[in-house]
Formats: sequence, structure tokens, C-alpha cells
Amino acid sequence: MKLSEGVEQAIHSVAMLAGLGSNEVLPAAALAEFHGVSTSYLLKHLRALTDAGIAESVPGPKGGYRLAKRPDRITLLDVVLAIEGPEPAFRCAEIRQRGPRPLDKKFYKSPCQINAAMLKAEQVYRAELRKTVISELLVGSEPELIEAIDERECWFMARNARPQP
Amino acid sequence: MKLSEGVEQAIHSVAMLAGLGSNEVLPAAALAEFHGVSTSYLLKHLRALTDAGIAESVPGPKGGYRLAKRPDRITLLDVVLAIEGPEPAFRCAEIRQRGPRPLDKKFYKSPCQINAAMLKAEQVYRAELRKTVISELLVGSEPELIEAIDERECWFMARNARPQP
DNA sequence: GCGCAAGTACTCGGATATAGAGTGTCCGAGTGGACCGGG
DNA sequence: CCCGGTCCACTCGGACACTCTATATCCGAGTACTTGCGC
Repeated sequence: MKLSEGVEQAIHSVAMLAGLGSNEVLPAAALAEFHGVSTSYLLKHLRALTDAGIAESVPGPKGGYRLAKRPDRITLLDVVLAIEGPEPAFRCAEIRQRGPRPLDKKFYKSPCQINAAMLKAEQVYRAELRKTVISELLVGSEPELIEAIDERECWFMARNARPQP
Repeated sequence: MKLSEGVEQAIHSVAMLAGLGSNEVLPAAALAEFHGVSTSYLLKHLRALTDAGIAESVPGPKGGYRLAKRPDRITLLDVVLAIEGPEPAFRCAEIRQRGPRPLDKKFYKSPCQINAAMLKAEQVYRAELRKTVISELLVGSEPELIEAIDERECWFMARNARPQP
């Protein structure tokens, strides 16, 4: 059980896009440079976010990415599912009916207890992720840290954010 | 985010071992046959369970596996961690400090909000898995199903379970 | 007949190949601005 | 000087290699039973 690194990149990117002014976009290359990751690889995940309706892309020069929804309407779960896919982590392969003398099919209508327990845990997991929205992520604990982060991001935004007509 | 299939095999195997009488063992080959999976691969996971103190192995002819603890003392989380490893699914690579103009090191003492939120969700997930113990898995909803499963398992046990002197 | 010892069959244990998904990269399609020529 | 057309630079989009983990397999170490021999 391991989430792909793309999830971390995607969440950070979404958080960054949340700091954009209205009618501003940020190119994928800038996001990649800011986080020190591969541009082409990040593009793949940004596209996944676009397909999921979280971000939207503007092609051409002066183009880039921006959020498609308000930051307080995007949950961590939305981003995770966009990158990792909607399927649950635990897939019951029904190995209980693969051995010798399998029971009658009618008995396998309801999922086995193991599957139910695992899925229940994952529902709780997802519910917890659903509680956190992107806009919450910006509030840190220490004022100094917030200020430093804001200063750095603003500096970078001023260099890379581009107004969209 | 995908749990390995070994997790499912391990849980089913532990549940099966829970049905053994005292001083009885079940060979890995029998467990593999019952679930229709590869014997050698299941052995790897059974060894992981042994290393984790969940099961114990008896070598030699008439040898096999049995639980090392009472079934009501083994949680689903124990099995999952034994197979998947103790590391959390979300590993923060601290990409926030990899770009240009990184902040002073002192600011990165505390984990970022994203990491905190993801880890919190995983704690909830684990807590939910901890609630379920192996012995609970045997109780199904429909009496007929329980009877049929018991009948099949007893038949298989009679064929493969081996008393240990 | 009894005891002992070597052989054998069966078990788990660890090291070794293979497959698939995650990771990283490249080239092509599309778009907006810039430049140049004509009116 | 103003307008239109062409060219170009920059963006995203999708198709193509590489790498690492999960999967599957094989061979070796150890043990209890079996069997044969000697006493």
C-alpha cells in the first residue's frame, strides 16, 4: 500500500493554483520548477486533474493552468481520487471460491466479511480526506512560517503568473 | 493506491488457521490449494506473518503453520502491516523545499499541512482496521452460508490438518 | 524381539526470474502574439 | 499611419522508453518418519 508520488505533487500544485488571482494562470513548467520535479511528469497529473474537473487548462502562449472550482470546494479526496483512480485499495478477488469444492453460487451473492471490513475502513479513510479542503491547507500554525511561505510564493507568482484576457 | 493481493491471501489464511484445533497445524500447500493460489508465493506472506509474531511455523514432515496468538487478539491491522510494512501510504517527499529560493531550514521542522492531513486520514483508517479481530470474521449474516462454509472448511480440515505431538 | 542408525520424504526458508504499474521523456497539435508588407 | 496576413514561439496533449516493486518460481536446509541391520 503506497500512494504514488504524483499525489503529493498534485496536491501541492492545487494548493499553489489556489493562490492565483482571478483570471490568472500558471504554466506547468513553473509549477514543476517551483517543486523541483519533472515538468512532463507533472503534466500528466495536471491533465488528470483537468479530466476530473478540478483544474482547467488554457492552451497557447500565456496559457497555463488554473482551478476550475473554488478552493473551498475541492477536497483532498477529490485530488487523491483524480490521481489514483476511484477504485478502492482493497480488491476482493473472491479467492474463497477458487479452491476445491466451491460452494453454490447463491452463497456468494453477499461480499465476504473480510471485504466488508476492509471497505468499511477505506470509507472512513475517504471520509476523513473529504473533510479537508484545499483552502484549509494554507493556514499554518506559526505566523513566521506563513509569512515566509507567502513571501516566497508571491515572489514566484509575480515572476510566473500570467493574466488571462 | 493499491493493496497487494498478498494481503487478501494472508487474511484468508489467518482466518483459516483460526479454525484449527489446539495442537494442530496446516501446511502452506493446503492453504494455497484451498484458496487456489500459488504455494510458493503464499509461503512468502506466511513467513511475513511469522516474523510479525502472528503465526508460527513447524518444520519437517507433519509440520505446517498455526497461529501464534489467540484469534481474538489478532486485528486486521496486524495482518495488513505484516504484509505491507509499517510505513504510511503517503510519504511526504518535502517537495516544498526543493524548488528555487528554499526557505530557511528552521521553517521545515514541523511537517507541512498536507502531510499532516494525509497522515491523520491514515491513522483513522488504521484505527478502523484495528477494531476488527480475526475471530469476528467468521460470523456471517445468513445461517445457511455459515453452515455451508463450516461444512466445507471442516471437510478440508479433516483432510489436511495434522495433529502436532 | 529390540534398539540403533542411515535413508527418505516432506516441510519451511531464502535467493532468483518475470510482469506490471509507476516514473520519466520525447515529439506533435494547437493557439495567441509579433512582425512585415500593403493599402 | 492603419489594417491584414503570415510566421513564430510558447503552451498543452498524447505516445513512447525506463525503473522499481509486486508477483511467481526454483533450489537448498532441516526434521520426523520409515526401514533395514546388528545385537
